Amino acid sequence: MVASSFQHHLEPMLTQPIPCQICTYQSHGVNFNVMTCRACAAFFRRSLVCGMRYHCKTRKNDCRIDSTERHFCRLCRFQKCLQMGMKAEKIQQNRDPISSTFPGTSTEPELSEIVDPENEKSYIFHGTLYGFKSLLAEVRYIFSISRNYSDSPLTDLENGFKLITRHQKRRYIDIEDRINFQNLTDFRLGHIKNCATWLTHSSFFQSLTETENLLILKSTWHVWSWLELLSVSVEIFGNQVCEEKIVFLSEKIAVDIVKVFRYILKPLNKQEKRKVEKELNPIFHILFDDVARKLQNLKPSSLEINYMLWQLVWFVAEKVLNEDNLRHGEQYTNQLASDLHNHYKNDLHLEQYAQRVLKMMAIVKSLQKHLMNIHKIIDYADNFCNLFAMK
Amino acid sequence: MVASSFQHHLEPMLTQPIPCQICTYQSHGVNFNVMTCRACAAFFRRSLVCGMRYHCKTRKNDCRIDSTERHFCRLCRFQKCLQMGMKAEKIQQNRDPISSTFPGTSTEPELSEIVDPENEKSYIFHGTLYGFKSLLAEVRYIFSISRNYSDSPLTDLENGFKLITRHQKRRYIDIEDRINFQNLTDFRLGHIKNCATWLTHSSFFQSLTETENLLILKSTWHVWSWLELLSVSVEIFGNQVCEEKIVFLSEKIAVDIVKVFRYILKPLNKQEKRKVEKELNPIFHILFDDVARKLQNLKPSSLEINYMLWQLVWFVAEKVLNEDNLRHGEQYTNQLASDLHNHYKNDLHLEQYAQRVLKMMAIVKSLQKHLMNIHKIIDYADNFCNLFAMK
DNA sequence: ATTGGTCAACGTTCACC
DNA sequence: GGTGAACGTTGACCAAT
Ligand SMILES: [Zn+2]
Ligand SMILES: [Zn+2]
Ligand SMILES: [Zn+2]
Ligand SMILES: [Zn+2]
Repeated sequence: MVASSFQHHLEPMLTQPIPCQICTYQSHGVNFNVMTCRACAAFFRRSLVCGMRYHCKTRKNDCRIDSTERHFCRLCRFQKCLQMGMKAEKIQQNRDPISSTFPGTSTEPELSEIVDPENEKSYIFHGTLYGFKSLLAEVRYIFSISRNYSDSPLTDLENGFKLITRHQKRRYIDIEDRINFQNLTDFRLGHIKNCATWLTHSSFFQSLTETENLLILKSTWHVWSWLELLSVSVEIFGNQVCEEKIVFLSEKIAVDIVKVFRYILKPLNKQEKRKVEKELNPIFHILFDDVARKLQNLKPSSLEINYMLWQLVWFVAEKVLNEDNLRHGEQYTNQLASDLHNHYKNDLHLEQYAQRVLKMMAIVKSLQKHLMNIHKIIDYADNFCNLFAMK
Repeated sequence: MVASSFQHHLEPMLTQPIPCQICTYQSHGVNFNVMTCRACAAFFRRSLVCGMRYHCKTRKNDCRIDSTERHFCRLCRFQKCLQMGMKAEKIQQNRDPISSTFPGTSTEPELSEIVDPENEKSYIFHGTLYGFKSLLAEVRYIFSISRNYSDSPLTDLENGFKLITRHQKRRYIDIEDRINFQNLTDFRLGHIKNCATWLTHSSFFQSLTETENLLILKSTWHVWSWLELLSVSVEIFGNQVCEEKIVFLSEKIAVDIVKVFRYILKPLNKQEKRKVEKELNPIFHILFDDVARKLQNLKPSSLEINYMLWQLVWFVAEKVLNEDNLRHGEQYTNQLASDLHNHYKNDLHLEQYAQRVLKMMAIVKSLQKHLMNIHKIIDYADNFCNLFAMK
């Protein structure tokens, strides 16, 4: 026994496996203190656990044990085990059987729990796919709400923004490292509805057809939400946004987004994880190192934020509208610029605002430039949303 | 030659006198909020991370846990962990930092591709969550279609079955090893709609309120679909269903479901993969080794399949209906049995059909028994459906 | 001082003779 | 009823935080 473990440590070049000390067959590591094969280990264990009593076949107690004659005499095989130093103390007792793991009765949900219509955690149709609520219906309802439009379209947009903006003070907010899956979905639905609500405060948007409205909402809500979330986050968390990547995901929840994604990517394998991170990193870079930093530097007013949000929407909208609507849209966009001019002149008493406008356009451009990357990620994510759908 | 004393080979007892609060062995500091040994800490962590489900060995839930009987019952060991105050929140989920790999020079899709309303693969709202189509609306439409009911309810059901059944011949069918994610979702939506369509061919079902209809559909479509798919698959593929796990997923697509899942689980890491497979295997066992084999043996007629399908529905429905509807439902179910009797007597000229009925009930029972397990899986799967929703 | 990851070394199961 | 290949579980050890 000493010799065998000695050899094991001294012979790293050894290509031939160390033989079983009992039967000379290829061994499988140390078992019960001796290098043995699995068969001899199992034999030794059974002999003791079952309290077997053996008799020598030849009555001489010296039968040869090797790989071809392993079964010839049990007594001599067991005695060789003891002689080679196998130890009964190493045998454990009374383990819980594997079969008690699954399935069983103690943790199963009751059928009544499953079919109870009042049960919120009802096991079926719990996922988004089979949720009977229709997002379309909710969005249509939002679009149908009539708004009053003043002669200052930018102020109208700001009113919409106020409807959906968060008003927390810094000290009341918890920063989460993990959020559960259902919450993530709810946040996204909230973002879409917020974007829809804000858009209805544009008189131009309301003048379009429902088809056009939906198309614009579909194409812009994602990037719109990021600018909205980042601007509010920077206002409240300041430097922490770009430095620690702390950001709001909803009215009441702020997260450390790096930790959240680390948690989300956990179940993936290494290869897949790297693939996703490769897509994710440039987006994080743009959102936090670029956009958030510029917002932190600019400290935009509420009207400026709304102006930027519209620029984001218009960048996409102008590519899908017909000529007639395009003209109206340009008029509307120009009027927003005029409102902004008045804001600088009358509210802020700024004559030299060119630099602020340039900074705003830089922010919009950063987000626009990576609109495409964001959509690619969404596309990939959708694949995963349906990953387990067959079960 | 009989083993007399068993000793545990734990770390040698040292100086500290404070025992593990779980197993009374020498503790190793505070682990997950409780003074425990390292073994109990590892056990607690594994139980949660791997999603283990235990069952009491003695079924009394009060097994003693100490250093000599630590392994005796895993349920009671785990319960004692919880009782002593060990906290799941303390388990960290990831330590590997997001690798700061260089952003890949990814090819960006054209904007026109993204906002083109005609583009089927439109990048936004492509997933199920943001699909603007409402499943509820489609199901309601199906429920609203009026049917003519004959004096043989079982024949009515069979007519519904014919509407949705596949009619391929063996030689025209491709067996796929992989299917894309969007298809999986479409299949599931198809299954729900098929089940809804079939249910409307029951005069009793049509007499219920919409709320009751939806509840029954929600609770039964999944297990209903599996019986429907399996019975059609067995009819066409015969032995291949239980032996190679070849099964239809839709009218035109048959898959090798083991290979499909192997492909689907590929991006997951080892631990997560094992966790999912552990949940999946007993379901595959029931569906293919048990149900499919019994179907292969029985070779049920079309009317018999419809009778079994209703039994599945009724098993759930009878638990959620009020007393009045319950009586009507029982009448309806009895009439189906009577139709089946006539089918045996007049169509098949069978007087001794007791054995066939017993076999049918065995199939229904197998599916019923594992209804709960299937729902548990769906619940787990839903978590994954929303996994990547933030991106 | 606690936690997670790893893997040798145990235990259990189950065709197979 | 014994055998042993295959697979599940445990916990000592070490790295990470
Ligand atoms: Zn051996
Ligand atoms: Zn002998
Ligand atoms: Zn312990
Ligand atoms: Zn117990």
